[in-house]
Amino acid sequence: MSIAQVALDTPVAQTFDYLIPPGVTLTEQDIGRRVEVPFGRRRCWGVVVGLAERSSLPSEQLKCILSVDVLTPALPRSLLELARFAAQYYQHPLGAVLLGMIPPQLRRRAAVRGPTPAAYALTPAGVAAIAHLPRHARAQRRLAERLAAGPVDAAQLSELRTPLRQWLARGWVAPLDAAGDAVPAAEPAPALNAHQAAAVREILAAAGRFGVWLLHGVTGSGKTEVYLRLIEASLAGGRQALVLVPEIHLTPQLIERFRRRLPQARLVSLHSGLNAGERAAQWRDCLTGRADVVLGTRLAVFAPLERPGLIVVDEEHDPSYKQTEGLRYHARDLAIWRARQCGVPVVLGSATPALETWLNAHTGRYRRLDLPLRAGAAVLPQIRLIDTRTDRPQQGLTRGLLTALGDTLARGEQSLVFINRRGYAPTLFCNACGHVLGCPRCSAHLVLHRAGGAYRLQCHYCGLVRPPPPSCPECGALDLRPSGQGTQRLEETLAGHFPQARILRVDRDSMARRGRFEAVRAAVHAGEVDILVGTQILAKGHDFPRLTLVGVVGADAALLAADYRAGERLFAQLMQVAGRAGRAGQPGTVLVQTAFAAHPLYQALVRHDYAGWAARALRERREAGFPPYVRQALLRAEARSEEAVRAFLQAARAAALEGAEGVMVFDPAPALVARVAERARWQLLLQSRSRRRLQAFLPPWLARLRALPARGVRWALDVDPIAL
DNA sequence: AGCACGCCGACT
DNA sequence: GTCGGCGTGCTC
Repeated sequence: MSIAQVALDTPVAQTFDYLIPPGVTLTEQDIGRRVEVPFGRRRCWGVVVGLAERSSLPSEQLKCILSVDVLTPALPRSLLELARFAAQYYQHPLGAVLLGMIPPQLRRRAAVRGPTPAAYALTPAGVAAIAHLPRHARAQRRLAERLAAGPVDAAQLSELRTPLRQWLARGWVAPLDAAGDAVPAAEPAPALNAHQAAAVREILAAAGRFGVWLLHGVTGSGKTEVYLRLIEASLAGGRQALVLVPEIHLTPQLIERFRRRLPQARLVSLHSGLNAGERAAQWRDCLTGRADVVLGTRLAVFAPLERPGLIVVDEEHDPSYKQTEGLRYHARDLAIWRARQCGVPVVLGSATPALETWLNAHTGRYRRLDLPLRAGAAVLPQIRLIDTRTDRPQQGLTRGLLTALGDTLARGEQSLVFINRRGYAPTLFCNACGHVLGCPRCSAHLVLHRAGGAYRLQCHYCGLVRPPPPSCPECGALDLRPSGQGTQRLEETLAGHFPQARILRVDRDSMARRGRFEAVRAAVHAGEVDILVGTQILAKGHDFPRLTLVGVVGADAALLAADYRAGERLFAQLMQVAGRAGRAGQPGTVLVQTAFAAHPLYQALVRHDYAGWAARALRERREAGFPPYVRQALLRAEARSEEAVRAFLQAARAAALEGAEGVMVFDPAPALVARVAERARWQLLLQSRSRRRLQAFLPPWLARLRALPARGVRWALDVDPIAL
């Protein structure tokens, strides 16, 4: 073989042929290896995806490979196949897909670093030193506390955001030999209830072969314990396990739990919160086979594993599994594809499965396993609705919710007030003329934020920040007022009602600094917080044992949203946040403020009736001809001028109408936010009852789109969009 | 994506 | 007369 086909990180959907220089031998084993090549005027790192005797180009037009990265093992063949599938399914260039799977640090240069130590432990000097840490050195004290409990593995350290490097330099901490004898004894596995045992039994009975199981269980029903048993079995068989979670903040506590239960396993976490070095190191540990269990967010679905034995997608319904730019993949769907290709079981866990998943479970494509009970003594929280038409909210809070908060406070228990709006107030408006302050660059309202004592207006789409004007820009009146509630304003109002309470706000703004979330978790666990106010960051998977009351404010907004998936998201979110209430033997209460108490969504919620709600939602989807009964692709386009985008999409539509058999082509429509940062955004929806038909239609259509005059239009195709 | 080439406005 | 704006086109 004298020609190597190399995938490069370009938007061009082809591979490039290179000559293999004399003295270099590449065999089938080297497919998947990284090579450096000359490309135009620059040098790039790419991946060998094939070898050939000859090229379709004359050899004088071919250049030579410059170097081969022999330090990094070749990417597993199965990963190359996954890349090929994703490239074809999502209509994205193979090179971009493949290089996108590699950590940024390794995308542009040769490998240099060796493997990271498996774990670190305190040295005798360290043991002496941690006794005298100053009170204010909080990060160091956290690290000390962790290390005092036993060795800490590399994955956890990166989660803890610790001053490890300094400690290594001071000789307080040393790498523990991989064979380390200081490995702690495994925490005993709790007994399974009958449903958990049945679930484990059924999946294990498949003997490691492909199958999709939907593990349908409410919060606290013990899904994680089922995962752990399956992971143990996979490890015992010498295979690796891949576990996907929807959110970065969930990885530390899960890693910790896995470490306690599987102390002999090498755990690796992969997510975008890691710095470049950490991420490259963890990725290398996957590739070299050092990792036994990989836990991560959606990007971990591309972890380079040679011998996977199990894939778990926790909270499989979560929208964060869908990537919304670049390669717009859905990690759950790719996880299923990967499991099929590797011939291993995949377990989808959720209390509120995606309707796609629920339908597949009904038609028998997936097997459903129910965990109807809460594990241990915990019972389901009681969900009640507070009718805001009779109990009128003051500053967003009803009497009913305030009373419950006061009672909970008096009992010394914790509460959570959930509102999915960050900032102080969603809008600032003129009380004289009704004008609402909008972003000058976007078709969106400016959101009022509070920074220290001062107010700022902020655009959540383009990032614009400006001080609030002294008077109305429309009529000049000096009567601008905040309207509606955000986390900051709610925090302020609650502080007014409960001056003695310790209130903590948790949203994207307050969690900006790395490691903040771990501190919040610790504070809540230590009982240093009485009332949490927060957005959906707080809704997911966290176990707060002293929390017995959850209040939900402003949920109705989602009910009125234009997006047909808004209901599905709201139901999942409310069930999830409800799951925060009352886990450890204490019954929990959930109070939802709403003006639509009779709405079927809320009625189903009160009964904890996911199945009933899902059946109804699926019926509506079928009648309306929406997913999961049809497949969609959305062409998103944006440009400086609206005319240019519309003209482009009209041309795209015209091109689509020819040969669009079985594919419905809608009219171009403005995006939900029609202008962002001075750019007009429009979209064109395509739909088909058959995934195969849509897939066959897309490549030739895209080829024609690429030939269209661009005229400053940026566009991208979103296959299986989850938000229109 | 980069990085070229390529034609039209305000500057030492 | 040049510096530089970003439109179009190519990269084995």
